[in-house]
Amino acid sequence: MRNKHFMPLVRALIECAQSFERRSGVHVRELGLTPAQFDIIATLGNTDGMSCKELGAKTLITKGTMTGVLDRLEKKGLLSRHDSPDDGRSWITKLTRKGQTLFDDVFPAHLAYIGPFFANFSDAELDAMRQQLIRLRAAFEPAIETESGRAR
Amino acid sequence: MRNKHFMPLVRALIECAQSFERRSGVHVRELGLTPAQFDIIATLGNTDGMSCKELGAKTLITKGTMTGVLDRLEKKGLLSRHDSPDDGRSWITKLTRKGQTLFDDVFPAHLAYIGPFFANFSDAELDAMRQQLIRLRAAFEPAIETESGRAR
DNA sequence: AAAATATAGTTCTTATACGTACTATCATGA
DNA sequence: TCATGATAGTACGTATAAGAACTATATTTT
Repeated sequence: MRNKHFMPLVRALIECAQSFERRSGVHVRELGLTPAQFDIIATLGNTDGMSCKELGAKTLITKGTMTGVLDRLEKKGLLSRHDSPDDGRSWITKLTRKGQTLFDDVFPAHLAYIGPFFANFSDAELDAMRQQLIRLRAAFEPAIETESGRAR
Repeated sequence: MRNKHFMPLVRALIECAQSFERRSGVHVRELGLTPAQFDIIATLGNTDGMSCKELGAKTLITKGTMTGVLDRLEKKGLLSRHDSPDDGRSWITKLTRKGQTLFDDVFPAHLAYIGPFFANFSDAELDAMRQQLIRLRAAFEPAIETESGRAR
């Protein structure tokens, strides 16, 4: 093994991400949504809807979990499922008017809540960290890149 | 808001952490443990045991979840709970012989599995990233530092 | 010491996370 | 076109995650 310092980094990474998600999650819950539900609302906002698969790719929610999340959002009247014109196995999921209104309300509110956390970081610093994290993430991905995008 | 580049960083952070946890989790499950169970075993390994509260602080598993995780490990015969000599409300949780043997087996195996992911990073790079993440995490922590350590 | 307050762990509820199996549909190939 | 295999989404089981309520024990206050 070439280096021995990776465990402290792993710990810092996990704790940083958990700290953010906990902090973000508290606010999202105050807005009346779970983090996963907010993720879906934020992804569907200002779009014409998308398939379950596409939602899974953009939110990192696995398909087995997706059904339940969408069910609960549908029960709340925030989204609707429509037949896909192209694929009989698939649905097009989109926000209802109520869901779009909620998006218009909570998405800016959440950004306004999160933004100040980064007040002491310059754009250059944020970009540099992002690139480092992207490089690190690539090291965790076992799949070979293909022409159709990254495998999951 | 002073900057606008924080959302891509957030995304990179979450995706990086999730990617690691997914990759790490697959291996841990192959070893017969869940990630949370592995976390407990790794924390208790080579110690004389500790309280539920101390475990919670070291692993970031909340106390409501802790009971169930410890129950399942106890049922597997990997740990045991003993009365605390100091505090009648508290338990001292420690690995059984079987648990210690498992620790001796799976902990090095997991490190050996994880280590190569970092082969292309120098120690200096890992340390630099760690410091950045620690600084970022601090920005997410709302609590005021106290003399008794960080609040949670 | 009795009362008020705080803390350690457990229990309970709701919502995920992840894997496996299953159904329906699509795509491919002989 | 019919058999095969792949894919989209669902159903299900086990284990977490987070928060609130609850029990028992400690600590502090008066």
